[in-house]
Amino acid sequence: MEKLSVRLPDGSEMEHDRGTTVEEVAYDIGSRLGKDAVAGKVDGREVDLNYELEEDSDLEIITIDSEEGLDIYRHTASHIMAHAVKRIYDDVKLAIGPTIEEGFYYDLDLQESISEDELEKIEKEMEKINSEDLPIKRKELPRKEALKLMDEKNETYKIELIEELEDENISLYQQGDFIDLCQGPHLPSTGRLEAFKLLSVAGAYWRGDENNKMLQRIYGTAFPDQKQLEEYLKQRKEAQKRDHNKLGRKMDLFMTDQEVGAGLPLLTPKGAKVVQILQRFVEDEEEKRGYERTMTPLMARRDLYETSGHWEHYKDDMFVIGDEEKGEEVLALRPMTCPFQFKIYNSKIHSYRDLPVRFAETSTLFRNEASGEMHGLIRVRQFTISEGHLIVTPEQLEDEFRGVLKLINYMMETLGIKKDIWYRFSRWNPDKKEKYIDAPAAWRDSQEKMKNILDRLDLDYTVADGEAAFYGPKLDIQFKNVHGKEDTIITVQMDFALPERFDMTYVDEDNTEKRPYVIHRTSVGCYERTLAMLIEKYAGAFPTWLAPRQVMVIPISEAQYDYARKTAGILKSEGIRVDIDDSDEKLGYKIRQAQIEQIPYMLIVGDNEVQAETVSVRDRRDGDIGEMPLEDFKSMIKEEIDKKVSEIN
RNA sequence: GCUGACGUAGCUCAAUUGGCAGAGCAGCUGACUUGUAAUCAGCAGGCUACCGGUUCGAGUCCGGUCGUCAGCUCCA
Repeated sequence: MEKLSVRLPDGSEMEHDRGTTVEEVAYDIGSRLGKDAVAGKVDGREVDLNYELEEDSDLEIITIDSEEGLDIYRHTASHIMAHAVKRIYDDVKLAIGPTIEEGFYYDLDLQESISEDELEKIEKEMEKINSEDLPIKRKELPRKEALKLMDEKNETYKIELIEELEDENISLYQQGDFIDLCQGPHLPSTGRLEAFKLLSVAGAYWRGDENNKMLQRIYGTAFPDQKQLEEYLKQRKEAQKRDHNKLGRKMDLFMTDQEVGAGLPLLTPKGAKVVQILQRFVEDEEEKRGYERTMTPLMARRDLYETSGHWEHYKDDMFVIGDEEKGEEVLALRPMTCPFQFKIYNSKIHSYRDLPVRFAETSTLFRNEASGEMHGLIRVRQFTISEGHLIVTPEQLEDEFRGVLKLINYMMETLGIKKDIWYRFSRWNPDKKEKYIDAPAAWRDSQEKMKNILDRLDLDYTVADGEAAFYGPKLDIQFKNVHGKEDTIITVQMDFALPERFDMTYVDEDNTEKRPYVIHRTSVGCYERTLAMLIEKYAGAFPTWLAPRQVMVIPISEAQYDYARKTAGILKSEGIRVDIDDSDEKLGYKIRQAQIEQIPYMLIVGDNEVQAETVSVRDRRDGDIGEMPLEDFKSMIKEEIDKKVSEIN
């Protein structure tokens, strides 16, 4: 038998017979590795475990505990799911079935609509396919034959996909009578899947385009073993308990009302308090950093939006008032603050010495979101944002951009969310002409400028094409809600277009008029969304400085009411948000109420405390932390509030 | 806007094939005066989201509207 040499990632070399499979090599290295192997990488190319080595090569074994390995494993799960659906329903056409961060999905086109109750049935069929342990085989067919095969199977979506591939040979994977277009690699047989679960069904447009047919998407996940799957499901359930949309209502932070309308949350006193604290903090901080405050109208004539380009690129998202056909004046509620602050800038002639001009406004905006898009406090039709615009000379652009980022980072650190966010560089999509101002050269130039700044800042960021504002590229700060859905919380935008449209100028040293740059930015983004994020981050247990109620004084009986009032009065005079629970209940009950409300501190006062002029302090997390003089408690909580301590103990 | 699920007391949820709308918590009243996560008793609470239809009879079946949830599209 002819031999060949296999070089492993650690540099060592092994000798094997020609035709040895990747899996055999893995077992030869170690039985544990053989068991954990899901695929291999031969000379950097991913291959199946049953791939036969034909020549000397570099080999890496991909194991289930790597991200790559889990991905391959889940991809096989998605094939098994599609196979099961094909067995159960008639006329199923396959679209795409990729893996995602926490599992996989498959988009399918079928007449019948699959309801969530039917997932169990599909799971059962998957189990059957699993126990049949069908071998999964890779096949390569010439384009023509692959197209012919898919045509015979009436897989119109696959045909579309193959037609876009440039490869001579098309790779397919087959298990039993199920065959799918796929790059692979895959597990060697359907029996290798250990633990999986289908999670939900939803509609999804073919190729993500709303003009295309809506397909049925089934979401599922798979894990190397049952224990890990159960752990994941448990975590998922736990995370959903933090859902701001449930918790925020339960904790009486906000409400909605059918008669008021969708996407129009009402902040109740406690929620409004948190937002007020945030706003004051942001406004004070902006002032310290050289921002000037404006207050501008919530609506304007159509003409203003025609100048800004909103009328052309953003009209569908605006609330327009007044019917032109009836000869009425046409106004629109503002979706952004920029045009208004630009008007203020333009009301004067500016010297280069005036720049940078930094305008800030706690600004309420209106956007006519489509009906299915509203979500709790995260996606609403009216929101208030820590808006700001910096008008700068080209030379100042980078420094000011850095200054904005510094402010933003300070905000995120203070809110304790620095570790929960990531940066996204959002660029335009040249193909979507209607979405963006048509100025390709300016787009490329400003994106280049932004990229250079980001790279010089050594910022770790992802890139998203088609996520820019209509007037310029953005640096978005993203977070994930409890459902794993990504949203923008803060944004910094570079604008080359609106200074032009508004003919904004400054007079430079050489006495010529020049065009400034504009940076649009938010400090914490919109307060509603920020509140939602904080609810989920802290599971309702806000840091003391943000807590709508910071202290609850709990007298044990009526005998201590006077002392309780005195205690509360002293704290209140220090600006601490304190209440007394003088309900006719037992101590345990009152503590429970305060615990549920996540009030940071409970001060229990009985006869002992009255005698000693002390309070017994109960921390919402650590429980009873002992008796202390009121003065001591006062300075302790004041320090915590002043330092805006946000860490979870 | 699209796909699917859903809407019963303030909240969480029951109500058999269409046959008298019910419980716990919260609320109110009273008793209890309490030492670190739920004291007991009584009372009250409803045009079953809204509008229309089928039926002797609709919370339940059908149609529409509004709203909610998950996803898609869109987005701060």
